[in-house]
Amino acid sequence: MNVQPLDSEGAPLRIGELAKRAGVTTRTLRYWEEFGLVKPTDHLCSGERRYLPAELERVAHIRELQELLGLTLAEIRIVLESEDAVERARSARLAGASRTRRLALIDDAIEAHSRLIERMDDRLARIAVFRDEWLDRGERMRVRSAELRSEVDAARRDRPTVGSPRTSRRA
Amino acid sequence: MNVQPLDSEGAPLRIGELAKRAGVTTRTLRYWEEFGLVKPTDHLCSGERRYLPAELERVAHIRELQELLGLTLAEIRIVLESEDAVERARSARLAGASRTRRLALIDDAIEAHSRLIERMDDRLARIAVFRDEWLDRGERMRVRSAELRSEVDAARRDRPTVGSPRTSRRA
DNA sequence: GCGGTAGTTGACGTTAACGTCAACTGTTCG
DNA sequence: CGAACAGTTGACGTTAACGTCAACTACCGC
Repeated sequence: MNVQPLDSEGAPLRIGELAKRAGVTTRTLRYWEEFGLVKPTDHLCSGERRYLPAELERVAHIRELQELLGLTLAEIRIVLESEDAVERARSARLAGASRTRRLALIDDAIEAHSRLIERMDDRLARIAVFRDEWLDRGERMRVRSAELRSEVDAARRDRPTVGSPRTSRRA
Repeated sequence: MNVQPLDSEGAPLRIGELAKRAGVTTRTLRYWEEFGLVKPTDHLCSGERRYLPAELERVAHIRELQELLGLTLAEIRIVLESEDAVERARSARLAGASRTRRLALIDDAIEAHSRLIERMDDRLARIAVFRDEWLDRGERMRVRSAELRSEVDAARRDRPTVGSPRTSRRA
């Protein structure tokens, strides 16, 4: 969530760094990797994971899909896969895949993409409705509060409060 | 979610009815009750739960808080409690509570209420941002798709496709 | 060369929010 | 009157998404 840019150079990140900057734990990153959501650019000979700084966005992205849209990791994987389709189409071109094949890849991505947009729109609409209902609940409460407050004030004027130090008690 | 009005009279509902109409399971209702989120108007002598039809809205309400805002049941309880404060203030009046006390109840409710609104607004804003980013991702994909498609078509015109029956092969 | 820090895998623990099942009770209907 | 059906409590099972811990390795500064 709290993605700090700090140094946006291409220096590969260790898992701890990535985790800290992305605001997740290392455990989460490994879990997500196991799940196929993120992938270190290389497992060093020592077995150590290294990540491109670009992964930072991806991680934040995943969290948004999770928290904002309430997607499960499995659903997120699908989204990401279709998202990657564009990238795959690009590398497919380099690999010499037919235009028709690349087109299919991209169209799939577009398909999945618009389903996601629909989901967002649905959420937006429903939250908005919900919010509006609540706004006028709040309005009614505020009105009632004001009424009561004026009643209280009136009563206070009739029989002045005892708690005030200015109200001399020794008459 | 799919709250059917059907008969909105005051006939008390059995748990199965309420569950079906609110689109939840009976288990969920009992669980929520255990949690203090819903409460049957009376446990019949037989131990059977009866609900006012009004509970239907409450149940739907809870689901919205859960799914749309991602609140936990514990958080929802807090929200509901403060929401009930208005109702409690009303009955407090009947019970002869002081206006000051009732005012405090309502103001608490207003407080909690505006925190909830903030949360909704935050969500709305973040989803909206997210959505917009994705809209132009989609735009770029669509452009790329169109490019590819025209390339494919061009190629098809150069070397007509074999699959079409109309394309006479005997030249 | 050694303590401290950061990384690895593997295994088991945890929490929320229910699902499921068993054993029992009460109502209704042919 | 008996089977079907809806309800009850209580207990245990389940799933997702991690947390936590152990045992081990690798580098780094002194």
